[in-house]
Amino acid sequence: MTRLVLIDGSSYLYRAFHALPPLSNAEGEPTGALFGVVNMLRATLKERPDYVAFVVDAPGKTFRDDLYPEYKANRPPMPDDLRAQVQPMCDVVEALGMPILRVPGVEADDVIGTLALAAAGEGIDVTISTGDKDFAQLVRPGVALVNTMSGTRTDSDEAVIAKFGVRPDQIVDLLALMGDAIDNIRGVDKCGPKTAAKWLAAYDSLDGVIAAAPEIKGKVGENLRAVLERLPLNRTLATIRTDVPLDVGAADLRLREPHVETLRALYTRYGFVQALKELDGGSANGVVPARAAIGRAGSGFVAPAATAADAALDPALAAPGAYEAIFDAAALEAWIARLREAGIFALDTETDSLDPLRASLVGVSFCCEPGRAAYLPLAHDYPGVRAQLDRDQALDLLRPLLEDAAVRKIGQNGKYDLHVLRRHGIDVAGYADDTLLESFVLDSGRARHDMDSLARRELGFQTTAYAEVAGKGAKQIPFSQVAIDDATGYAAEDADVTLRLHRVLSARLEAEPGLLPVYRDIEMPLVGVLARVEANGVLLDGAELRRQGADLGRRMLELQQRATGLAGRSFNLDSPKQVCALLYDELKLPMLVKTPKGQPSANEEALEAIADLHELPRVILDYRGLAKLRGTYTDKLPEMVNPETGRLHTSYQQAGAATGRLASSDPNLQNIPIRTEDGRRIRTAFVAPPGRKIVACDYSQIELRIMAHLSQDAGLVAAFEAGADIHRATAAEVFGRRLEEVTGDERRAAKAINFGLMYGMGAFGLARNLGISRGEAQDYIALYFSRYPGVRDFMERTRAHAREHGHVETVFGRRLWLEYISRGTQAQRAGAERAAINAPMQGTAADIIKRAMVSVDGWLQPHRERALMILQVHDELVFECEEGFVDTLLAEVTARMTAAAELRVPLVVDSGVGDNWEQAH
DNA sequence: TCCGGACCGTAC
DNA sequence: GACGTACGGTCCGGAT
Repeated sequence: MTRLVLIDGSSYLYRAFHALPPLSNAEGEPTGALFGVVNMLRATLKERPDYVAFVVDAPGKTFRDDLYPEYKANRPPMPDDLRAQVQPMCDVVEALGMPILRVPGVEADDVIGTLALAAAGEGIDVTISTGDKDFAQLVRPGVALVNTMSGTRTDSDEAVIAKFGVRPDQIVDLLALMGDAIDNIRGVDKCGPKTAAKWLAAYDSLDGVIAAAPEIKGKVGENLRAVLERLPLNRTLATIRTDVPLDVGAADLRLREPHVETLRALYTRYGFVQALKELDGGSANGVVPARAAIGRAGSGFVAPAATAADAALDPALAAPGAYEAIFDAAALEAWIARLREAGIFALDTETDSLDPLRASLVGVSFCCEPGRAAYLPLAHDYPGVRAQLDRDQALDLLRPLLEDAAVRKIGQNGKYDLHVLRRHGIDVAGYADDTLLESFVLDSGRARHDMDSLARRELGFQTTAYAEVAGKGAKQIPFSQVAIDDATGYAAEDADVTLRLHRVLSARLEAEPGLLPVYRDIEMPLVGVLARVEANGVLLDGAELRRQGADLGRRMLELQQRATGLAGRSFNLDSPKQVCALLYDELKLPMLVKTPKGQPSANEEALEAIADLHELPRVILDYRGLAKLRGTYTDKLPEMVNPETGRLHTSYQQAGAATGRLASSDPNLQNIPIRTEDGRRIRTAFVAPPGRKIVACDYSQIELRIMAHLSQDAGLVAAFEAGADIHRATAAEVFGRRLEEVTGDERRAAKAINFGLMYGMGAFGLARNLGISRGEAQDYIALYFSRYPGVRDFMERTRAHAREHGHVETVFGRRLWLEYISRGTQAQRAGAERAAINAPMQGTAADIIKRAMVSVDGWLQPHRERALMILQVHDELVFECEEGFVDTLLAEVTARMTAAAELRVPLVVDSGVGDNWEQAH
């Protein structure tokens, strides 16, 4: 059958631009979007269409602008980095032999719509290649959609219904209801795809919905009635025209021979290595190379490919292969030999729990060659399951390989797998690369780093979702009950994708001499350290917390009764909404603070502001404080003690915060209270066992010291070199006092300025913080900058650097990308500037303590019977230590923390020792 | 019943 | 709109 492919060029260009990292070639020309589009085109050509058109918008007004002057009025201008890629893109398209269609006065959508229907009418099989959901309205027999970026195909009413919940002919109605922010078309507020589809299911069409509008209930119903009149216009705007006059037809769009030399020149210039290889293999418009297997597993071996498009998008694609399940020792030994021979392989474990400290090993997968991977099932258990290798015996066979540091292992969040394997008796050595951390170091601040996102972004793969094999929600089954065939497809794919991702990401990292040390010298060595800290855990005095919880509960009850009395009725103190209704509507107290969304606020600041006018706000505040402690800490922490170890184990997210800080969760042990007496008491439940002590070491004012280092401000540097109380010194400087004359309030103000500056705070924020007027706050800030001009210059330099490069860096070269530094709303840009100011300081502090952790852990390993590192809280390390070893530990840790960086000012470490964490402060 | 957004509050 | 980085609790409305 004759085939026509219509490519929605603009849609791909934009999507590729935003989906891909801002790659550039050797000359620094931006190539990211181009790379995405070229891959997409190559994939399209492998389908060998007879006719093809690359359709783009022409400049000038269209009928939609006439109908609706505000059409697309909100669209920002094309970013320069994207604009620069338009001409190269057209060059490549031309050279590939594809006709480019650009019709003045007609949008690309309408050109595509018209051509599609005309061709389908002639019996031509039409495929529209686009990332734009609007085209679903054109799906019918003979007209299909593909999205080459995501690898999806929509080719029937059923497919459209599955995706959007409505038939193709209802898509325009759906779009009319939803509106389209990008095109500046306002729909029904609060009506998204789900609500729109629900209404269309009930009333069939937009006209039906309009007719039924009076009876539709709720807020959304009101919103619907508010925009009723414009909905027909929305529908017209959303309708893709299929009848515009064109002087071309399918017959004019025959795919020409590619101009290989031009392509070679273009690919070389832009550094498209895989495309070049393909060119020399002669398959640009030619034969599809055998498809490597990434897809669902069949019966132990892999099922055929999903689509050729996926393959073409995979720059790491190599020979065809298969996914194999291992059932006997001979097969396992053959794989072990292969992995050892390769010297480097990707590894992934499958378990029955997301918590690696509770998970039981269900299987292991390996891959040392793209497209060829194995899954070793060890504990699958369901009726009729095939006999598997004994888990302990299999692990014994694997141990020499996994514990051999000379064989390099690659993982995606390998800390998880290290835990699981350690708990099954294997102490992995040679854990060399982690794709999560590669991505984190390369693209912190602008990309997600989970494997699914990485695979889609870097390889053009849609990975098998966990839910696809194990189900989700109530229907989820443990991985051990997943059929081995399905498990093989999923698990082996994970290893395969990890290997492919590593090849792509490590190449990018190698090309970044500034980033490589962050990855190689800080993040990778830290993986094992964090695994050990997590595994160590901390001993919790559960009885103490339960006592505190009971006490809090009694006090909460009293406060609740007082609140009921004061309010004259009962209400839920935990509900901000009810609190607002009570205070503002019933008691008519003044509403002085609003939430970010403009609603009345019941937060601490708001209640504090009206606490002098009525007794109730204070009671609510007191209740809140206690409820927070009980709900978040005293009652929750004891529940999370691991029954196996009897201790509390947090999980550190190494790619958790964009600045490079760690994040802690399950439970979060980085936000245990300290500021109030009731809160601080919780720390008394973090205890050392008999004969041991808790030792806490923290960096003194590390971020301010880094600010002194980065700004080189003479006054600030001198203050730290003199070992001064920095807030007092600042107060003396700013208020013109001698050190000993500084009052408490002056010091407090100086402290607020010091911290505020590091967060990019302005006069407004400082005023609010100190309860002074905005003018006074502005005066303080001006005074500060006049005394510390180096700080002002540093901040201006940082902003300028961020705007120019799109990122900022730490002392150690860690990079944080700031997506909104030069685009988006004014507020977004301002937010990005504040983040730009803060990130070098917060990030450098994170680098320093990470380096210290690696160093301390290295020293600690031989002494692990006597002392353990058990917590990290951004600028603090906490240890559990035999009493007789405390002095040694303090000396060694302090020395290593102090030596973790050479700054223009000294690093100072404070420490404390006690029976519990509270005492150790 | 589950999920996610809004709001609130804890840490550094 | 106004102070950076996190996690997690409860409430509540809407989807399942």
